[in-house]
Amino acid sequence: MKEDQCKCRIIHADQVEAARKSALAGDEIELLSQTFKALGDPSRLRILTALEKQEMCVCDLAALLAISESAVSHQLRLLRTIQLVKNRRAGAVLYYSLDDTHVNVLIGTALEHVREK
Amino acid sequence: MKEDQCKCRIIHADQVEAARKSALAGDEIELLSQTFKALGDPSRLRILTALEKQEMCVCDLAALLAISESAVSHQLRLLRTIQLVKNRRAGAVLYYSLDDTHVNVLIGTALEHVREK
DNA sequence: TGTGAGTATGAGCAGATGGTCATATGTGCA
DNA sequence: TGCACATATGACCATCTGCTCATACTCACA
Repeated sequence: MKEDQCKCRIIHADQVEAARKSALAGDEIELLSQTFKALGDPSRLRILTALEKQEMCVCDLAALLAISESAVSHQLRLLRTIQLVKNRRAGAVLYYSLDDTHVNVLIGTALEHVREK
Repeated sequence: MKEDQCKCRIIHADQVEAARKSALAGDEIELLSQTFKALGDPSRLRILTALEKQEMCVCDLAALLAISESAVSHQLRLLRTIQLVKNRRAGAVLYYSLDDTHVNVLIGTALEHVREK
């Protein structure tokens, strides 16, 4: 019977074992992937690179990206939940800015990468 | 006619203009997003973190991730096209490794971020 | 030169994603 | 308080994504 034998062929059991030991926890992998996924969209990237220079409000970002304010708001909400951006209220308008400097490093490093290739 | 008037409300025209001037080019944004998108998937992240420690072949990676070798091969192909990994042939088996050190920095920085939050 | 192990590739499908539209919420001001 | 501006939210839809399955390719070796 085919089912009787493990269908996972392994060439270097020691390497697999070592990798398994040093692997990141599942929830950390999940958080990491959420973070990178947030960065993996042109609209959100353009928002974040704009916020690197200055804080901006929703409608100005919408004008900059040439998409609806609703779309920008949706994206900002996503970026806020994973704490890449934060906001400050001034009357009726909300000013968004980067939450910490990790974003700058991430984008800068990735930019180095794509420019070298 | 609605079409006659600009429906893009702008509060700070100067800020929008400044952001537009310092914005990255469209093709660079595209490359950046492709890179981050590649990192924004649990399977690919686990592959990359495994390869940080040692080069590995397809079937060992499949065993480590507990997914099919076909799925791993598909992901490696994607990672190879954006030059995040490279491979070396030894007979019939292909050993994959990280293409450069940017990946380490990216994952390390993102890990710092999620651990602080 | 078959044959099998290791890997790559293409088609196809379920689920995720990013946008629009309509609507709701919150704020300052007449 | 009523209204207009700024933003948020929910429903919905077209597209994209990541996997499986089937098949093809590549290499070492008998």
